[in-house]
Amino acid sequence: MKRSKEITIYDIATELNVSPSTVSRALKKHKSIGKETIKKVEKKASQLGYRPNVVAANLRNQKTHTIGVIISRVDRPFISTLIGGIESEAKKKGYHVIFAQSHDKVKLEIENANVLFNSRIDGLIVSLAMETKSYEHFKPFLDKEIPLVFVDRVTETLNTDLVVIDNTHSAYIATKHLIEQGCTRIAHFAGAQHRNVYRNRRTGYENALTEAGLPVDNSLILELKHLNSEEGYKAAEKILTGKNRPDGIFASNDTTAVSVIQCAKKLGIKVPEELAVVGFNNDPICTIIDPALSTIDHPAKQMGELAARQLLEHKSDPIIDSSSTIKLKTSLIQRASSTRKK
Amino acid sequence: MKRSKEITIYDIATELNVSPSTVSRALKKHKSIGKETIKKVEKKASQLGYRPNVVAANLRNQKTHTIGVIISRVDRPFISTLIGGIESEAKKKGYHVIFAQSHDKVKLEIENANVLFNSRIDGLIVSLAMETKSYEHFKPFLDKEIPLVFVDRVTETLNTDLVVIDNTHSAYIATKHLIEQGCTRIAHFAGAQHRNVYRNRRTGYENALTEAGLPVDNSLILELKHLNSEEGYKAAEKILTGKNRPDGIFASNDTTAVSVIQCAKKLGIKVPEELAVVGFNNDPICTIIDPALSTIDHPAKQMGELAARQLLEHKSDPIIDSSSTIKLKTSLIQRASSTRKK
DNA sequence: CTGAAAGCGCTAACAC
DNA sequence: GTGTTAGCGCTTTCAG
Repeated sequence: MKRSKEITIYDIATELNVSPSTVSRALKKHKSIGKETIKKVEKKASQLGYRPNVVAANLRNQKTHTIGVIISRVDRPFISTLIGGIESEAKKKGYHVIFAQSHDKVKLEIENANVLFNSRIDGLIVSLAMETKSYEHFKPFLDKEIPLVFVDRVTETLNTDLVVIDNTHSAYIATKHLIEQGCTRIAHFAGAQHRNVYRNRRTGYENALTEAGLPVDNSLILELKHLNSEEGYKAAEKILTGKNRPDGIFASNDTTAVSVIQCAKKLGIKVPEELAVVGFNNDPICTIIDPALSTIDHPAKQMGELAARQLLEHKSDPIIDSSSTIKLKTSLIQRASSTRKK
Repeated sequence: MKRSKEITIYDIATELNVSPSTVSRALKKHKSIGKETIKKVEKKASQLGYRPNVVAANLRNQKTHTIGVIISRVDRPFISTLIGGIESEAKKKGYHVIFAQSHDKVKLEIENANVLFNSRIDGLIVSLAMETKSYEHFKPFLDKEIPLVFVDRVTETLNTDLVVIDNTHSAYIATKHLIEQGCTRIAHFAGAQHRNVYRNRRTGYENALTEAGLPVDNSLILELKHLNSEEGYKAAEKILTGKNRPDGIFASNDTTAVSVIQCAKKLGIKVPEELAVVGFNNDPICTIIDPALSTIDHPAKQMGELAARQLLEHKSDPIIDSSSTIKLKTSLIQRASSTRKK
């Protein structure tokens, strides 16, 4: 059964007494090739067990039909859903997806960018590492005009396509909702402020307070480096056991919002009656925690699909030179954790 | 800034008045090249902005340094962790990872296998789609002796490397634990029985019952097609409202186990006092649900790393002709959902 | 220690 | 409608 030698178009050509180019064209159903010939070639090809050598074609065409994706880590609900969307869309268009994890480290992100650059991917989608503050490692892509799209955790300093949500507005509606539920002292778990997503969420939170005539109290704003559950729990403990406890919390992600609920339970603080909580992302855990967590619906899958589409269409349409930003709508999903009134 | 033309080793060679072969060797730090020359070449290369053309090297070397991964869908905790492990290990060894989702459909799995086969990946890791019952689409890999490793949802009919856990034993200890907690009527949520993982879990469950002198009651065994939360909730409702309600449930995954707890809460059945519950996987939701869900710790990341290692080492060591099975240990994680005694 | 030259397999411009 | 031919950029054998 084993075939030690790979069949090439030359083998087919020889057997059929035609030229390699004819075979090549026939295999692509080129219009200038007779139907007869096409049939003949196809038959012979499958008979000999031919498989096209994509690598050779890639070399010749200067195209790999592969896109790269650099993300923090794949085992997070938002990211895995995002990347799932990218894959679906890319496959539709005949592209492969290589992914690489930065584990939120700049060093790894740079390494990944370089490796992917050298592997001649046709485009790159990036959601930045938490740490990243400088963006030189993406310059080579711009210089060589390789399509580059940032998603969610983006930088605006680089003149590339962006796919984002309106973080400011999302945070605004989340906070406004808490206010409408009667909260007057609303705390905020903020993320690293050099990352636009977290900076904007903080802004939206402050906007809502200001609009409602509530003071922005810096002692109610905690900046968490990683926004993981340990950090979230500690922050919750701190703010819930301190004097002048808040009656509402808007957290920058669901993970820490869940920690808040768990901590409140432990401390005997009633959610939502004494403490209303809203998270961000709509991770699966939102409907598992009791009370269910109100949150902002983050359209991860759609963002992935759009990023891929943007990347591949921008690519084939060099007329669009200017960088475009796609900003997706989000909505508040109100659940028990913040529902005091009907 | 833009470079319209790519620099090749020929450009470097010309500038330096040496031959392309010397440049090629120097770039690889071949021992037969003088240190002087190597330095000169490296300097010129970076000065000209040279980047190696990996595609050309791939063609020449008949190797892509890329491995493919086919999984059901990436946005599941177990899968995303698995795939994260694969990527980490692959990167260490200088390999890229292309992933493709089957969405649990055979048709897509076949398509993915064919596409990846043609793209000349150096190896393939597969966790089978729920549906898959025939395995011809993997034959081409075997014929061409392209390393093939199955993980978790595997087939034993194909003489390839396998990375699995001991599902029978895991289910056995889970069920035994329920018995030790005093359960005498233990139900089981089984998965599709043509998938080895679910078949073995059922066997382990039955073994534990039999060993303890308890009857295997088929009315307590429900086979769920997809093991998603909707199915889980329905099954829970059915079995908890029927006559002769069970006092324990061992579910084949955490998703449905959580549904059981949620349903029990709604029905006013106390967990664990009236109904002890054990799941499988140790998904993040286990510690979010209240009471926390006892489960089997599934070493997803490690499985991914091992699968990648197995794939890449087997590859470079053709002496190992026989297919090997790596079976990982699991352990029971006991939490509140099944803790009646101390 | 270095160079010449062939070839990995495919494509497409240019002939006929 | 089909054939000839020249590469895509790299590696490596063989020769020196």
